[in-house]
Amino acid sequence: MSSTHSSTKERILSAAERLFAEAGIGNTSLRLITTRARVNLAAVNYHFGSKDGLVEAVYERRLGPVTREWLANIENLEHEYGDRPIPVERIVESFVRPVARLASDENRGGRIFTRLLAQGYTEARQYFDKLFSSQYQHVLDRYRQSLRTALPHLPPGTLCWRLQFLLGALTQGLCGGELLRLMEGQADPNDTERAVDELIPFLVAGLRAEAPRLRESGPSTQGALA
Amino acid sequence: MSSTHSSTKERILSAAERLFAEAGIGNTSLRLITTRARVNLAAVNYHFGSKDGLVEAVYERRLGPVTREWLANIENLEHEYGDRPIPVERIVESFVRPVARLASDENRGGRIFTRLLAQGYTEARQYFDKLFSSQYQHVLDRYRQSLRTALPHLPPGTLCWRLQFLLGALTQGLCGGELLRLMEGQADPNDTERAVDELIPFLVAGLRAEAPRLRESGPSTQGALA
DNA sequence: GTCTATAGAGGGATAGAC
DNA sequence: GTCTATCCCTCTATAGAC
Repeated sequence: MSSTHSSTKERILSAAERLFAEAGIGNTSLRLITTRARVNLAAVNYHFGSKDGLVEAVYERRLGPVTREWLANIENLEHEYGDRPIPVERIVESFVRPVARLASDENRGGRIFTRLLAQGYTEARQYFDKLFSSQYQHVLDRYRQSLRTALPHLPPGTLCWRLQFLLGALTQGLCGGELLRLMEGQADPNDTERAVDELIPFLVAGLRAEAPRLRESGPSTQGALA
Repeated sequence: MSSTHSSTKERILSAAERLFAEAGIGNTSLRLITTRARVNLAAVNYHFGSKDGLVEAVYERRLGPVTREWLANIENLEHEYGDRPIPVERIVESFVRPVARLASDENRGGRIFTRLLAQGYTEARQYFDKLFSSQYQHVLDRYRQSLRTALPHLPPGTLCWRLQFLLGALTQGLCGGELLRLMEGQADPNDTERAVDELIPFLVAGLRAEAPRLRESGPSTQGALA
């Protein structure tokens, strides 16, 4: 199934990745993983220590390279533009690309892993929290700084929200989720190139939109009263 | 219907909803649910038949009303505008509002349920597939038709992709996920009103963006060949 | 490094008293 | 409708032979 040679470790990782994405981590047993990977049940504990260790390794294998790509991309752009603001399109593209490459390359997890990513970090929160505070946060701050410079009129809070929206659209868009299956013929969820071509103008326009005039959020304005 | 008093059934639903969102469905046992709900273990099987039945009921309780609101909103707009195109802002707002109300109202699940929603349908796929083909798809088609009329220059395929992005940004934006916690002080994940105020211009601008010029996707360009 | 066998904990579901 | 007690299953993890 997977790429070329496949060591026991790699086979376990690939089988686990697919099963986690299909049924969730909690619903996937080590027995099923090792059966699919055609390795012995005890191999998981030998190579990864525990199921948690396996989960961590599944994420690490894919996200490590992406984070490094992000960092290299933003550094290249900073170097290329010096003190001038980097165009929003280039910032966005340099962020979207690495994730898209992941989604379009079976050897990097393909849409299987993207789906695992999009399904959120609930089941793997412990690992994500560790990952975030170590590398991810740092990279994201670089991107945020570049966007602040590119969009100086935008209030910082608004930019934060838009980054959140961007991430949602990106992950959901690249995992070819729920929606696209319903519109058969209109859009092909497997067409990652198309997804990127569609994503970038959508995100750039959203980032460039005029900031909202915010209403006063007094104590009584909320709709929370039943 | 249900607000303060809590029947056994409601208490189970609320406890399950929270635990599912926090740890995933597969990682949450009936024993833990019933302990938290302060009801007897056997009550789940009595009221819902099985754990699967409970999962289904957890989603149904929240999504049913939202779907009905969506339908009412789009019908009101269609009636108000007759044959004239409905402004994109109004379409988007009428779609975002019901989900936002859900997120801001503890009695409707609040951000707990939104998070469960955003974490995807992997673990509850069977239920989602049933729900989608019954009600959801119909409502979404109405919205898509309205957007086609409002944005006649947009290729249908592009609109489909943008709807997918919209859903991603919406669900991730309203569950106050991963990202916002990292930027303390800059944005408050709990501020649902703010989220809506930020979401709408972002989404409207994205939908209104110029359609991308697509590159040729010849047979050899994709990496997805199996 | 790979296997078998099993320990030990915890899961969903149900029978039957109240 | 609620409770206790329990059946039977699957799970993770490990010990120990090869």
